[in-house]
Amino acid sequence: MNESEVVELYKASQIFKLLGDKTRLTMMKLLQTHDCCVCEFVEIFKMSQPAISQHLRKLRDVGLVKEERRGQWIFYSINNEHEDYPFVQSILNHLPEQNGLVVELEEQGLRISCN
Amino acid sequence: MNESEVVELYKASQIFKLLGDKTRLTMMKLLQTHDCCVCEFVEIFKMSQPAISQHLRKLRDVGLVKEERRGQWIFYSINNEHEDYPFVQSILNHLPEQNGLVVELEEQGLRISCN
DNA sequence: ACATTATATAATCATATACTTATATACGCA
DNA sequence: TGCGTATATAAGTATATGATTATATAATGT
Repeated sequence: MNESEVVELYKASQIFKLLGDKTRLTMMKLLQTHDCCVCEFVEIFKMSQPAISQHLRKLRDVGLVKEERRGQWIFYSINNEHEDYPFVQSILNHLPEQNGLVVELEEQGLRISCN
Repeated sequence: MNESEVVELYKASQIFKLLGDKTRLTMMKLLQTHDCCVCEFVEIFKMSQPAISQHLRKLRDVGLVKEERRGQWIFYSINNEHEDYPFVQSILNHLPEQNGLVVELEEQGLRISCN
């Protein structure tokens, strides 16, 4: 156990509360390998845009993810400066890849890319 | 990453939902090192007996803990036969020891021991 | 400037959650 | 057998959560 990955118990429970929702947990796993914008998540999860925004806000409020505007889109990514980033990564590493969801998007031509 | 510790995503989110409560998370951490009975948890958490029982039931319903009657008491312990036991352990290992809570109990003479 | 697209936020609502109180069950002991 | 202790469960309640609908804000392209 790397000392930097020891997490105060209450903070851990707050993180687990966030990850205790299948949608948010899948978002985090996806963000591990792909930055995504809101409209991509809307497609992937077949959920309304406000529902997606609200999940992202919860993740952002505790600093697990960060946002960055790119043109018309706002892309979300893992915040690797979060104090418990190593802990969260070590958890996500136990979960199976969800890249199939992104591949589907690409096949539908719905993947957003901008530079 | 040990293959045996890869956990299906929905199941992981269900486990996190359970661990997303400070009381239950602390229970799990304590059980990592000490079997405990309900009345000990009542003392440790300063919560009502039904509240404690209900938290333990949730943990037991998904098989994270098991119970065993010892005389008048029912002791709870980690269920090391749970399919995701290695995953849960690896998570708990990131949390600081909570043994101080048990030591306090012992100092008050409230620790139950029976054989 | 205006229409379109992407996103956030506010208000609302149904359901889930975590507690309380009241009660039932099970064991140990006189 | 009856009493005290330990625990579980049921019912009720307040709050939290996750969705929806409606609306506001911001960027793009004409």
